[in-house]
Amino acid sequence: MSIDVDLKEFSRGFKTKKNILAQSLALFSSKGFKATTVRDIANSVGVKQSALYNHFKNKDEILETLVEELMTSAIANIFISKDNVSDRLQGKSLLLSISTTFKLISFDIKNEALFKLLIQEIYNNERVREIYSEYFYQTNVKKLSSLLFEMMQNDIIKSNDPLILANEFFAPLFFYQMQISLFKQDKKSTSAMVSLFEKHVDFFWDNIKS
Amino acid sequence: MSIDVDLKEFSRGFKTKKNILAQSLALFSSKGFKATTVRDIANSVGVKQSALYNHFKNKDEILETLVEELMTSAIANIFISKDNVSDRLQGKSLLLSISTTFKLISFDIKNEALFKLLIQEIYNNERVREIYSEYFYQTNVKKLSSLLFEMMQNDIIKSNDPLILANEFFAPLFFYQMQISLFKQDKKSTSAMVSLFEKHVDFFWDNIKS
DNA sequence: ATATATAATGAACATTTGTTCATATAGAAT
DNA sequence: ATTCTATATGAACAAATGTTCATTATATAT
Repeated sequence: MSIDVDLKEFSRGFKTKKNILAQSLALFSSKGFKATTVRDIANSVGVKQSALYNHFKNKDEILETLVEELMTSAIANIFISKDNVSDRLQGKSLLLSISTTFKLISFDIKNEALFKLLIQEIYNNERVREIYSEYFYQTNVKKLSSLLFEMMQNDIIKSNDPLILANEFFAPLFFYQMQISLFKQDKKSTSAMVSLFEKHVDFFWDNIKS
Repeated sequence: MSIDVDLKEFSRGFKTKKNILAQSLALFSSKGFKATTVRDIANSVGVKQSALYNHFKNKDEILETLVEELMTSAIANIFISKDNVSDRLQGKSLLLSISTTFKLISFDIKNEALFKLLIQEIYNNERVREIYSEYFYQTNVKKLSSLLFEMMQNDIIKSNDPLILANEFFAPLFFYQMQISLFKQDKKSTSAMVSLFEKHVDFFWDNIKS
């Protein structure tokens, strides 16, 4: 067996394809999909428009590819990211870990772009809504619900509807993430937002602990 | 003095102008501004495209007019709406009143359209961001903060950072409003969402009451 | 009833936009 | 070095889009 597998990842074509996606994400997230032209994309990539069609069937397929990336993005896998969450940690530490992960994601450039894409296309694109609902919302709420339910069984927290609690926990995190992206859009300072993630956990934990 | 003031509100032109705005709001909020064509608008209004230009300088001016409507919309004036809020009521009743107003707004058709317009244009339109930040966010958060601060003075609730509390109170309301608009988009049932507004107040009040 | 101001129409326009395709070029395999 | 495949280019296209304007129709005031 020889080792010279012709890995596509190093081919010229693969590099431009990756570049097209990166530049498109940047453009779609800042101007919106409809307002971005294929000429915009080509210019950003440093290539003529016709070259794009060697890598994607059309403009829509570029969006579709990016939209599918949402599934593998950070928020969709917030419970998988890092080793800590939901394994070793318990109680408040667990919640703090989730919140901190959320905070880091909110300040991550790539993720910020995906988030803005999500928000801007969620009403126009059914697939985006599907992914948001299934992978962003439901997965995380269900997972947290069951963790909270466990804590109730172990008398670590007060008895309550776990689904309501999970919503109450995530809503501010989502809200803060949105606020951060809006502040950045206007180049406002986001330093005051940093502490909000921990303060939320403090507030939340005080309410649910037994 | 005669009474036959020529009220513009009853003129033919005023009616179509109002209609153009109504149809444009419906279209912008469902397809997005950029994806809506002047032919779309004209068709919805039941008029030829050229007629639009008797009432608005161009397509942008239609959007601008709608955007300014955001300021006089319900969320921007949540504390003014109804007689109850912040006047007679105190403590939990006050919070419940705000939350209920928010719920009613979330289910109001006109407001839902404005909300969707806001969300879709907030990253592209600086004026939208300005209005959101000033009239939606800051006004309400400051007002609630000061009300909460009063409650702290009167030992009705525990001492805490009023700004944090205001954020924690509004974030889930905003989140639920967004969820409702998304559910409606997919024609999913929103009946389960109704109770969330009250449950949020229960949860929140339990945490802050002394 | 006639004149006047207001609003709607039809047709056209210059741009912009997404896409195609024949041709040229570069990189990899032989 | 030559062949072959993958990628990039240039030019062109049809369709869509925002806007204009001369003309016609409609309502209101005289």
